[in-house]
Amino acid sequence: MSPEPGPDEWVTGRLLGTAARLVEQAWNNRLREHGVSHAGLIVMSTLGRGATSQRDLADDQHVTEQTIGRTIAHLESTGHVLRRAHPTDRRRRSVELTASGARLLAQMFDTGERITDDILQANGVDVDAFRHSLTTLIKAMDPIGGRSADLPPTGADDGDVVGATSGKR
Amino acid sequence: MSPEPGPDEWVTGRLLGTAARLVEQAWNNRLREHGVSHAGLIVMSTLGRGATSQRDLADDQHVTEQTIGRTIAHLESTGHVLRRAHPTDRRRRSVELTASGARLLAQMFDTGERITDDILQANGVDVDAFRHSLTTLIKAMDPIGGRSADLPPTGADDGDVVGATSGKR
DNA sequence: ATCGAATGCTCAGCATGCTGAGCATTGGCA
DNA sequence: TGCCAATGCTCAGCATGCTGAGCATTCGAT
Repeated sequence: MSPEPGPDEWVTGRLLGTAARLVEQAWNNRLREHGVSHAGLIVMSTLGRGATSQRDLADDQHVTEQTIGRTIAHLESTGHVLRRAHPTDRRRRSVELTASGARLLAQMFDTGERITDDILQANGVDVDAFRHSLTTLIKAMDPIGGRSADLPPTGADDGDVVGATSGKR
Repeated sequence: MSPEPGPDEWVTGRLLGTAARLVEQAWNNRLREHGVSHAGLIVMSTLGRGATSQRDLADDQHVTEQTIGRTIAHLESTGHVLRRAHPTDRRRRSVELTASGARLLAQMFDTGERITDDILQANGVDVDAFRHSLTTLIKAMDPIGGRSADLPPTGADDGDVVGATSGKR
C-alpha cells in the first residue's frame, strides 16, 4: 500500500505549521502572566518604533486588518496600547504604546528570552540561513507584495525582515 | 540599543509564524472547493496509512486531543472520515478514511501540488537543510517528547498507489 | 464641484489552537 | 477483588486567522 504522508512537498508545510505552533506556544507560556499573547507582543514591538495605523500594522504582520483590529482591541483593553484619531486621515486610527505597554516591552526586551535560536545553534543549524529561507518563502508567497511600507527601517542587523519590503503601494 | 523590533531572537518566531500562515492559506485556497482545510488534509494523509485513534492522531500532528477531535468531527460531517468503536479499548474511537475521503486524498495526491518547495528551490534554498532545521526545532521544543511513535515511519517504501511522490506537475 | 472607486475600519460568522473541567474506561497495585 | 490514578474523549470558553458585508472617509477623474 502506500505508507506515505503524501507528496513530498506536503511535508514542508506540515513541518512549518508544527514548528510555528510550538514556538508560539512557548512564547505564550512565558507571556501569559503578563496578560499578553505572542501576537500582541509582536504588535507591541512594532509600535515600539512609533505609532502607526492598523492598516500598516496589518501589512507589517502579514495578517488582515480585521485580525489586527481585534488583537489591538485586546491590547487596548488591557491598557498596553492606545487608539486615537489619526492626525490627517479620519478613516484611520492611530495606534501607539501606553506607558504601561512600553514598560512591558522594555521588560521583555531585557530578559531577551531566547527560545528558538539557541536550540537551533546547539544543533548545528545555521540560523541566518534558516531565517533567509523563511524570508525567501515569505517574499515569494506574499499575496500583497510589498504593501507594508513606511515603518522606519529596522536599525540593526536583521537585514531583511519581512516588514522591510519597501515601496508604498 | 536602537529601534529594533526586539531582541534578534524574536525575529525567528515571527518569520516562522508568517511563513506557516502563508503556506496554510495557499493550501486552503486550493482545498476550499473540496470542502477540506489544510489541517483536514494532513489528518487524512495520515489516515491514508491506516486507521488510528484520535489520541495517536493528536500526537502525530502535535496538537491537543480537543483540537484533533473537532477537526475530525468536521471531516466526518463532510463524509471524508468515519469514527467507529475501537476494537479493544472502549475509551478510544477508531478513525478511518471513507471511500470518498480516500478518493479525495488520491486526487490531491495526483495533482501533487507544489506550493513551497519549488519556490525555495528556485531561490537557491537547500530544501533538505530547511526541512532538517524545522525538524530539529520541533524535536527540541516538543513538550511531549517522542510520544508520537507507533505510526509507521513516514519515508518507508514507495510502491504507492498513485505514484505521485514527485516529478509531477 | 461632484460622483464613483479605493481605502480604512468594524461586525458577523467559521475554522484551528489552547486551557480547564468533567465523564467513562482501563489498568496497576494493595 | 476493589480502588484510584492514568488515559481517551467531549464540552465550554477564549484567542488568532480568514472570508464576506457594510459604513465612513478620501481620492481621482470628469
